[in-house]
Amino acid sequence: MDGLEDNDPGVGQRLRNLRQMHDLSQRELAKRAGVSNAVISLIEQNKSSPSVGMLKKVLAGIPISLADFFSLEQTPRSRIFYRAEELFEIAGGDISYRQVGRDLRGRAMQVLHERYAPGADTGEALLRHDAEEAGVIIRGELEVTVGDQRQLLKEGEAFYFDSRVPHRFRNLADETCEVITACTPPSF
Amino acid sequence: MDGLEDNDPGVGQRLRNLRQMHDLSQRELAKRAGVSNAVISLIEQNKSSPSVGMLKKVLAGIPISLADFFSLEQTPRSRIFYRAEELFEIAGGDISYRQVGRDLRGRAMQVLHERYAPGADTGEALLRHDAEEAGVIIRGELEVTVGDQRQLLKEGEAFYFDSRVPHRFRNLADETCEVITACTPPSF
DNA sequence: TAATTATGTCAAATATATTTAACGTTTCCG
DNA sequence: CGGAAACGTTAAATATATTTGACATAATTA
Repeated sequence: MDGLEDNDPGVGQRLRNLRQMHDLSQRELAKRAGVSNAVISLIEQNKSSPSVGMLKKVLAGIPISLADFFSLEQTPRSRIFYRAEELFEIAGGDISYRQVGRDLRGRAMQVLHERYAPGADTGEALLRHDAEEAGVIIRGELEVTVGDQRQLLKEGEAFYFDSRVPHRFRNLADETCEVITACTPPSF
Repeated sequence: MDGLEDNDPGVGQRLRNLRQMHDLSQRELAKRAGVSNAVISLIEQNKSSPSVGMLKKVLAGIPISLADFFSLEQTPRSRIFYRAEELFEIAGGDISYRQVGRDLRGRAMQVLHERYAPGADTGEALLRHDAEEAGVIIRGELEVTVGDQRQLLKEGEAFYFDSRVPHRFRNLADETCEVITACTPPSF
């Protein structure tokens, strides 16, 4: 049998890209990783499907974690949905922020009960402010983009990030999404 | 050589956990994945380090992506997104604190998904710590006492107070109460 | 109880990954 | 211009992953 048929064709390319980004030759990387140089050549050509043990060793030489490595291939799961929803994008609005407390002066934190109507979008122009931000989805689902990471979060799931990294929220579903968020210090 | 020395010892356990979570036998999963049952047994015992091609096949039977699978082991610091079951459970008993992120070092804020069982009580001895605290009730109702003020809060209602003031939480109803809380700086 | 079916494990056979050692090419100094 | 030294690739040898087919045990059914 071949054994390569079910192989992720991107593994090799991603490894090669990563390696070159880090200005490493196959042999250099191999030495750092403590493996033979041939295996890197073969992996990059998709001529072998490395064991996770081997891949982990190799990535440690870069270094990058398995999770981060595979996150690079994370396909924007449902581009089909995006297209459909992006038609409504112009509206942009339809986000209600219900803030805990009327006056934030002197407060260290801002807590909001947010509602994203179907299609709601904080906008392409990604937000940035000097703070930390976290939230828990309590109903529906919300697409959260932070830097180059994007994730569709559902009820019970959560996020926490540095607000200085550009970010964006979108409700791609056709159910209103509710989120409890906290931000420190308050952003507006 | 062994070849297992550099193996992630968690791969097997994670696979076994996932499989059992989804109520699948080794053979059932094997059939769905289109692989032999033995390989699953061996992987779960860490007696073999699967190739990524093989692991991908196996995970497709669950199904879960490679990225998500390896995200389960990702170190907390770099995490942005959390699945519901990944929230870090801090205390059992009739109050459960499920924290967004495992390691708070370097973080300005602590966000929790809390569950108060019927009758749950943080205790007469009122809590005090040097911080600010806020929350939103998302299910059930909760009696919140802050200083000499007491209030029964219901779904959608919220609180915000200075944690230096003694405070206490009790669930007087016979339904579990869920609250999303945020605290800055983290209190434990 | 006895027969049946499902479970997880393992040994031997087979397929594949990985290493070793070589090759042709390019780059960079002498 | 030579000739090291580094590059990426590959064939054959070796180690390991994966399959096949069987075993023992536990749960289920007649």
